[in-house]
Amino acid sequence: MPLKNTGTEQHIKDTAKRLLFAEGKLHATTQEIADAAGVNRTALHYYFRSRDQLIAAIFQEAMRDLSQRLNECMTAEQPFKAKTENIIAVFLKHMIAFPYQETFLVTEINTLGKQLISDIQSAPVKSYLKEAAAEMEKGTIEKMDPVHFLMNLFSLLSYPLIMAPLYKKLFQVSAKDFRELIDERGKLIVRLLFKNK
Amino acid sequence: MPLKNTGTEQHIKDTAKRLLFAEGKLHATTQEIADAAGVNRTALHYYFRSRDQLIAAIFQEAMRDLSQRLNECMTAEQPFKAKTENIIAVFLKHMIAFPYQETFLVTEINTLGKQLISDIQSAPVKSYLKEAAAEMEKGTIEKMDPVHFLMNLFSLLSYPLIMAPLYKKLFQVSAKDFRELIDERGKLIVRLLFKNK
DNA sequence: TTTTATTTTAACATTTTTGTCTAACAAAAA
DNA sequence: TTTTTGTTAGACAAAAATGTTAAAATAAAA
Repeated sequence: MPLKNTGTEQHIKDTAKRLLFAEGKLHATTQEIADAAGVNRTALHYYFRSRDQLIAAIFQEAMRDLSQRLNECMTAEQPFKAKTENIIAVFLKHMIAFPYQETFLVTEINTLGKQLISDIQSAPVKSYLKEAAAEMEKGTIEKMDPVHFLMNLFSLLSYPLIMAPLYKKLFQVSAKDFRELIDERGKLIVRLLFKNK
Repeated sequence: MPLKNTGTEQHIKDTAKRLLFAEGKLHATTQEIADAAGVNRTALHYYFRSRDQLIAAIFQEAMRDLSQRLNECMTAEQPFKAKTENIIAVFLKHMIAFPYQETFLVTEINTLGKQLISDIQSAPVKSYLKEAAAEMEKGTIEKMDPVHFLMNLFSLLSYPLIMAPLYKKLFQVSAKDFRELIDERGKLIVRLLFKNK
């Protein structure tokens, strides 16, 4: 299927991502996506044949994207702490823009099946985990299964952004104040994960 | 609308919760819910009039439930650390059973609007936050905005469970090993949040 | 047992969402 | 300019999901 590619195909995907990942509209219809993208709904079918295939395409792009971001951060030639600070900065920025991306991935992973997860490379993660283990030997971070360290890192980064609408109510914090809290978290997470002595 | 109440109404809600909160099937149809509950789809309409009202009922129950769990834990007459350990135990247990409950709440909060959040009481949370602030003065926990402390707590508890399907792939961990990791987290989180000297 | 109220079911109707087909349109190639 | 190729739009069709009605089944009350 040859395409002239005026950018419409990518534009549709980007719009869908905005709706799904940024606005959290996890059951967006093809009509809503088309409207948001400013195209006729038929265009979706022209480029993707079906809604499912559009979703699958977005899923794969998001996976590739995530995997790539991980790889770049984790294989950088940097000391461990600086590397981790970079991971925090990069992922925090991305999570602020697209807080629901990981939620989407998880909820679709069951239905879309595991065949689409081939894109994910675990080698860079493994090497990062090894570095973390070495740091634990050195004593700069608490001893634990390195997988815990990484889960802690991502949890502290992601969860508050996903839960923002709920937390604003629960803690009675304004949108502005909440945003300030989020901005503080980068440094806070580093302090928490590394022995600050 | 008088009801004989053979338990069917609650049974439907419980089944829907299992599907939505435990299995993460966030777009379950009325048919799927009815099938899972072993009742005719019409029963859903008899008890709840419409799908939206069923969802709203579940939403409210989940909110009430969450609020109540928070209240009980946070207003208990206990020293701060013990209280926090109890929160971890209680919420970890609940999250293992219903990892997607909070995700559901957040994604529905936008569509269902803010009118349904009246159930939530912020007083107990506020008093817990005050206790946390006092502990920071005493030096048993790191100094920070107490809201951060609470967000850290919930993040470390919830996120790994939500992301389980993704993390198993990313870290190449079997379901059994992952379950073991989760079981370790309770103690780990306490060590991380409290100055362990 | 008959009556009554409540619950469950099957059949049907409506709405929403998705998918298809064909024609119009635009741009580049012949 | 005609032809070819690629893209967009409108009308229509099909499928999926939701909602309604009326009748059957069940259990309690008279």
